[in-house]
Parts: sequence; structure tokens; C-alpha cells
Amino acid sequence: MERISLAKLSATVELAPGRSPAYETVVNFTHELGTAVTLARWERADCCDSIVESGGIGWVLSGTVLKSVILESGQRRIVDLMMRGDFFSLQRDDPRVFSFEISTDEAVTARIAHRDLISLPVSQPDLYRFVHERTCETISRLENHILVQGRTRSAQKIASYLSLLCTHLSEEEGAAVELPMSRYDIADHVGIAVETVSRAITDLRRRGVVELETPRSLAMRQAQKLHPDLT
Amino acid sequence: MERISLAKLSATVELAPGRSPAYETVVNFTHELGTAVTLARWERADCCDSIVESGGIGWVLSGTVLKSVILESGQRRIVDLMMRGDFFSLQRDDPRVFSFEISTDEAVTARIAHRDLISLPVSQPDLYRFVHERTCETISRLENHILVQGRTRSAQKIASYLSLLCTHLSEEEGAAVELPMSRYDIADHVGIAVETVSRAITDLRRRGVVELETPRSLAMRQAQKLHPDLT
DNA sequence: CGCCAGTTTGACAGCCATCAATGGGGGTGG
DNA sequence: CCACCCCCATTGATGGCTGTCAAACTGGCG
Repeated sequence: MERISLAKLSATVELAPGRSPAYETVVNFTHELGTAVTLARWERADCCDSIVESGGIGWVLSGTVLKSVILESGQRRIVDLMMRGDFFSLQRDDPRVFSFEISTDEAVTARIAHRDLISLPVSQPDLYRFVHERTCETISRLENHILVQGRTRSAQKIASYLSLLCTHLSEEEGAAVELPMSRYDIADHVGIAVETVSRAITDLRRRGVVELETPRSLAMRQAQKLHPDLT
Repeated sequence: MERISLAKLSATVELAPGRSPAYETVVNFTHELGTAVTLARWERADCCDSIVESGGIGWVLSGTVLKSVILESGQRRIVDLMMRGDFFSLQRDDPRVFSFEISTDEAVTARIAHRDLISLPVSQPDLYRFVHERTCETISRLENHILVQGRTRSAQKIASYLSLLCTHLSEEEGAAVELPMSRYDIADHVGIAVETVSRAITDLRRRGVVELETPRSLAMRQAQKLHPDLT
């Protein structure tokens, strides 16, 4: 982990390809916060549990962060997947022991401590409004994932999961995107076995719903409407 | 649906049995908001989609509210279940068409419109802090449900689902609680078939994990630790 | 009494978790 | 440079679980 300054931030995230308008507002928000914000650069497989220490909220400026928990059975369950522009709450004294982990080669995160967050409404009310909007977006993201997990068949789960991922990663319809996680991560996120994930993806490829250049490079074809059993 | 005033509120919710300390803070919060709050009493199966109209956030003072969506296939999926003291976000211009529905005989809800919510940090900063805490609790609730849905076996899902429900409904360990929803609702919430829900509950009853006086009255025995395959 | 919604149980086919094995790619050390 | 190892992805085989269809039972209500 490496602390970075606001001044060095633009040099880092400017490189991020295909930034959407919504992401720019997050970068602007980060700059406007000034000294209240803490930035950090991480590398693959870094464990960033320390991010929770001072509470408040965090967000992702580049890369992908996984929020996970290890069950008594030893199984890892991924509760949330945060990508560029996504916010997440940092709850101290949470009896549930969550871990945060980087799943991309590199990631840049930002956060504000709880004490700075609660003083924000008086000092910068419009920034607080932005925080509230983003927190509601976090709720939407979790709700979407509940809908994905609620699908009965594994092919449906994977199809809707990948579809969500693609719309988040690229505005362009049908463009190839680089999956920010392994098959194992997908399995632990949707709650099915790795082998079933692999089989489901192979099945979708055969049916022409997705195309794979490499196992990590995926393009969605809008063929879902042609396959009513996937809805 | 019936509008009720703040003055009549105490007569309604005071009757709610087994109120926990956390719930009292919600009632206090409701009173302190004054004119900004809108109260409503509903009856079973009422559709309260109109609650979203002015945005902002809502919360439950008594009864149970379901947030659901109808898929193209005609299936109903329950995304969230809000009980006494639970908050939920009311997002206008959400492309996803959610419905809100009462699953108990009666329910009382409260809400603040978006315009009142965004002016709250300047007028009553400590109330806004409370809103933020509750919004984070909403995130925790959804995360917990993702963990429930992530379980592989249906008996595990039902066991952890009912366990969560009981700890939320009663502080007393092992006390019988009245389930605020039907087997169909449970099925649509955890994403399995009704018959499987029924079979799983019967299975748990045979193994001594739960006890049922009536199909709706349930008591958890802390026997889960005796059954390692349920963790 | 008949109807209806909710719950439960049975039978069965299809799907999925598990175990097992193979192949590919990137890294390290010889 | 090559051998080796490890992680990841994929495919096969199989038993067990679950979705689906069907039917019976309950309690409430007109």
C-alpha cells in the first residue's frame, strides 16, 4: 500500500480508459474534499482491511475491490464488488468480519473518516448531498445483485451477472470488456461452484450470447432476447 | 391508505409489543422531524408504490413492507423486506420498476420527501446523521441477505434466513415469533421454490432446529451449532 | 357446504455440487 | 533455455438436491 496525494491523483486516474461522465463527478468530488480525503494505491491481492479503521465511507478511483467474508466452513463469500466510481460504507464495530481485497493489478481508493463525514453537512452541504446519492447507488448495486442471485438457473445468474458487469464497465453496447476478477471470484460472488460458472459461460458462448477472446476478455451480444429462458 | 398525524402516531405504535431500544430512537427521530414527515397507515396487500413519488427516504413504524419487482417471465422477486424500525431509500427515476406492498394485517410507514431531506443537514444536522446511520443499516441488511442467498443448500438458506428474522423480531433468545410473511413470500425472497421452502422448514423441524406452533409461529432453537452442515 | 388461499407431501426429471483429471500460461530456479 | 510448479480454466462422470407437476389437507369465509 502506498499513500498518494491529491496532486498526484490526476496523474494516476487520468489514464483510466473510457471514463464515463458519472465517474468525472466522483473525481471532482474527491478533489473538492481537499484535506479530508485519504488516498491509497494498492496492488493485486493486497488486503486493505485497514481502510475501515476510521469508519466513514470509501470509494474506488481505479481497479476493483472485493468485500468478502470467510464462513465457519472455510468458504469465502464475496458480498460486494466495487469498481471505478463505486462507493461503499466503512462500518467500524461491525460484528461481521469483512475483508477488503484488490482483485486487479492495481487499484486506487479514497476515503473520508467518520468524524470528517459527520462534519461535512455543515461545512460543505452540497458535497454531503453527493455522498447521499452515492450511498443510495450502493443500495441499488446490492439490490441488483440480490436479483442476480435470485435467478433459479445458473446460466441465468451468470448471464445477468455478466450483463450488469458489462453495462457498468463500458457505455458501448457489445464492446469487449476485461473481466476484473477470476472465475473463482465470480463463483464466490453469485454463490455457485467454479465448475458451474465455467460450464455456464461455455454454454452462453455456444449459444452466441457472449464472445470470449481470452477467458478474461468478454463481449455481450444482445442475444438475450432471443433466448427467453434467460430472462 | 389513510394519512395519520404525528399526534395520533403514539397511539398507534405504542401498542407495538417488544419494542427494542433501537426502535425507540426511530420513533423519537420521527417526532423530531415535525412537519417534514408524512405518515400513512396501510392494510394487508395494499400497494404503496405512491410512497416513492417525492423521493427521499422511508421507514417502517409497524408491520412489514415488501419491496418487489415482477420479471419479464412473470415471476415476482422480493428484493427487500422492511420491518419495524427499518429504513429504505425511495428513488425516483429508477429504471427498475419496484413495487411496495404490505404483508401484515396493518402497517404504519413514514417518509420525508427528497427536498426536505437535502435541506436537513443545514436545519437539523444531528437528524441527518441519524439518517446516514440508518442508511448504512440498510446496506448491512442487504449484505446479510446476499450472504443468505449465497448459501448452497436450501436448508442452509432457510435456516439462516429465519435466524436473521428472529433476531430482528425478538431480543429474547429462542422466543416464538410470528412470521410476517407467507411461504410464497419467503420463496420469492430467497429465490427458491415454495415447495422447497416448505420441505426445508419441515426438515429443520424434524432436526429440532425450529419449532412451529402454527405455520406462522416459529421459535428457533440454538441447535445450529449441533448441525455443522447448516453453517 | 363449497370455495379459496396457504401449506404440506409425493414422484420424477433435470440441474448442480463434488470429485477427478487435463491443459494452458506465467513465474521461478536450475 | 528448459523443467517444474502453481494458479486458473475447462471438461467429464456421478450422486444428491431442487424445480416442477400433482394431489391432499387445513383453516377461514361467505
